[in-house]
Amino acid sequence: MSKKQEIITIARGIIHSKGYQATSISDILNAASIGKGQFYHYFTSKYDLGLAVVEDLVQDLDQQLIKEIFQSKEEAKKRLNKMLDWNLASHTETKSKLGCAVGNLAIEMSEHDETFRVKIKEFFNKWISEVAASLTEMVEENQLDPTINCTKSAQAIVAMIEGGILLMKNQQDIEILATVMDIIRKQYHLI
Amino acid sequence: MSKKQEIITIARGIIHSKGYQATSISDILNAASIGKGQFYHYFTSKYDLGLAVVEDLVQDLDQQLIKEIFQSKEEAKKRLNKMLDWNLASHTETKSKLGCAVGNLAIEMSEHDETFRVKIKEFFNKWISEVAASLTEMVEENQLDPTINCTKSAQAIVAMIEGGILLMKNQQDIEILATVMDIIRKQYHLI
Amino acid sequence: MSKKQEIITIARGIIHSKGYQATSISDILNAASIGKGQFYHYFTSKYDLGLAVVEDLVQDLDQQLIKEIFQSKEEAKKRLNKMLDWNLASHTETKSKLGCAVGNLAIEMSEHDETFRVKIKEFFNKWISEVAASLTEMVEENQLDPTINCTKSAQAIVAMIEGGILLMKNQQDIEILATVMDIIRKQYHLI
Amino acid sequence: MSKKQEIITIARGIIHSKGYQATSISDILNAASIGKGQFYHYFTSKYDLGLAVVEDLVQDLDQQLIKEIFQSKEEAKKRLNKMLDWNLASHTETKSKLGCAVGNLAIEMSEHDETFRVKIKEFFNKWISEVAASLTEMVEENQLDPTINCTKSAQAIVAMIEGGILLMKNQQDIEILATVMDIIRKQYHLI
DNA sequence: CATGAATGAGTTTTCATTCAT
DNA sequence: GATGAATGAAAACTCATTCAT
Repeated sequence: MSKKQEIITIARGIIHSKGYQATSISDILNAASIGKGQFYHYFTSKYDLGLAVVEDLVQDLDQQLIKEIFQSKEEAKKRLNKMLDWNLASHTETKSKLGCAVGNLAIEMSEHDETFRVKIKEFFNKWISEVAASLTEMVEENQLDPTINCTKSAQAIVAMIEGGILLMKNQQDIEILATVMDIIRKQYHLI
Repeated sequence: MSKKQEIITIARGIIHSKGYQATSISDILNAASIGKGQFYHYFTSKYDLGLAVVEDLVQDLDQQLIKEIFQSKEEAKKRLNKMLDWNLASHTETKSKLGCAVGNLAIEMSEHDETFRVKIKEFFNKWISEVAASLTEMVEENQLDPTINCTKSAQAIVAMIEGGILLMKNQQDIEILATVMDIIRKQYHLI
Repeated sequence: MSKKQEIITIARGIIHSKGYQATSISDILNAASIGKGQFYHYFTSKYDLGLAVVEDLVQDLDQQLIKEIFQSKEEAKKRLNKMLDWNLASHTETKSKLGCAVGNLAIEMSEHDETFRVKIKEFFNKWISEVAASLTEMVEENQLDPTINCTKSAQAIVAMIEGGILLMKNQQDIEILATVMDIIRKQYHLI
Repeated sequence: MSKKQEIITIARGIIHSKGYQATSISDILNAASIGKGQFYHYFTSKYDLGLAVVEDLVQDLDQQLIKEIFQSKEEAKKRLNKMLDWNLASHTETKSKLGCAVGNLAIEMSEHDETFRVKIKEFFNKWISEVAASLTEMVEENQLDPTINCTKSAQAIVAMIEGGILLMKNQQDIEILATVMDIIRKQYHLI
């Protein structure tokens, strides 16, 4: 892993935990054991690093969520189930405090900065459209009521997950996310 | 309105828009046209103001959402519909950027500070339990499938709303929240 | 006791403990349970209060040390002994931390402000000259070696007491002052 | 000299003159012609600097007073005389206003802060014990009355010097310190 | 590439003082 | 006389960024 990538990875962890604005360059320097010069060699500014972090994050999610889960050869129902499992698994007991890395940034940065906002928006759009595609597939396979609006339902599912993570973070209790996942599974016949 | 309340109200607006940490005392001073000394005459610290803001916010929501909507004499179905209407109305086109005042703070502060976290948690708990009570009432009146778990469903509803607001904020599009509300109405026979 | 005197007395205690500069008007207002308006009714400024405090202090010492001890009808030897006793008694175990009220101000303010400096200087001069007079009397009564220089010895005695209090304050141990007093008594045949 | 040491040295001078609390970071910044950032690059806080200043001060005194004078090969009488000379020389006419750097801090900080207090206390203890050792040596060499208590006398000598400096500072007159030194020399047969 | 010294604008906070009531 | 709201200068401290080495 290149030094630059190493810095991004470390910064991602800190930003996930403290938020972008509350994370100082020094926090990153200390955690990465590097000097100022090296940081500014790789990044032109804190903002530049922030963007790199979102890109790295979105790319990771793209790989794990979109490519490995949604674009796998599994059938739609299984894909949706895996997506829920993966989401739940991302928030283990110890990390339940941190919340969703993208969701946090969505809230912190959306009004603050267009570039951040759009990058995050694109990820959510991809996620929603993959969920919608899977739902459509389920409808086609007669596993789901054909009168539902798949796109809208996909938005609702992603909203529920993000809202569930928000509540989980606030209550410091992973149970609430599991509950939300259960409800989704029941409502969309994923069991 | 007392000067202190005036400062809180102004600060609430700014914090809703920029977040607690990104809001500087100077932002508030300028918006309220007061001097530093006056601010510290009413509040011992920025943190003290932050707490006052959350309390004010939670109290307002308690009045508007819990007391005026849930504890009104309307029947359960109507109450839930009103709650959804009220939520949607809170995010007009112009304010769609800001997101949920409590939700934003939940994400920004939950890991950072216990006092903030607990105050917000208590509000969410109240909200969820009122939704659960309304759902129970609907079940009793045979308006809803009796096999559903009302508490869990209430959590899912609140999660969906908060998640919907999060997506709306990120997409800068109020439509997504309206969509989520529709789905809730359909799923819980509120139409 | 007038309100003004009450404020002075309270301020004296706080200044003795924290020093003049480190004492804030608020400290005094809180301790005296009065408002800003009342304070500025009696004093034109913090400096004005400071001066009043030194004057009050010096006047008290003048009464207790100069008038009641040195200008009593006792014989010189007894007067000097009483002076030492009184000094020691002023620094009980609990107050050994505070040091000498005048000495502290002498160090804190002498370079800072001429008015303070001169007021304190006058007190020390009075003290020294009274000690000198007592020593002279002892010499005349053949209780002391006639070759000593009474004025210089008086300076040395006051220096020893003030230095002893300084060390006592720093060591937080009243013993050291008692030791110094003993030495003085032996050196000047006061036992 | 390193920049850090340079800042300490400059700060020592200012603190000697104004006291720790009355010295502002800006005072130091201006005197040293550096920016805030640089200051906080070397010190974590004003307190941190304060501690560094006391340590630097105590170390200097340790070198000049303890090592170079008391631990020299001279005989006891000469050592004590040198100590008095050195003390007097430290307070030239121009600097007579400032008083004793350690003594000032002893009075300003002893009640305020334990760490300062203890560092200063240790210096005074060292000084006292060296004086005591020298007196003991003089007693052994029959230059001094064997019935005196050397430790107590050492305390008295240091007290006299510190008290003399206090009076000198307050009277703005170096003469008084010279007088005190004379008295010490006579009392302990140092002439 | 890398270090960390240096800059300076901005942040939170304190506090003596004034002023309207 | 008395209250405490209001002012504003200055304090301690933070932090992104630049620059000499």
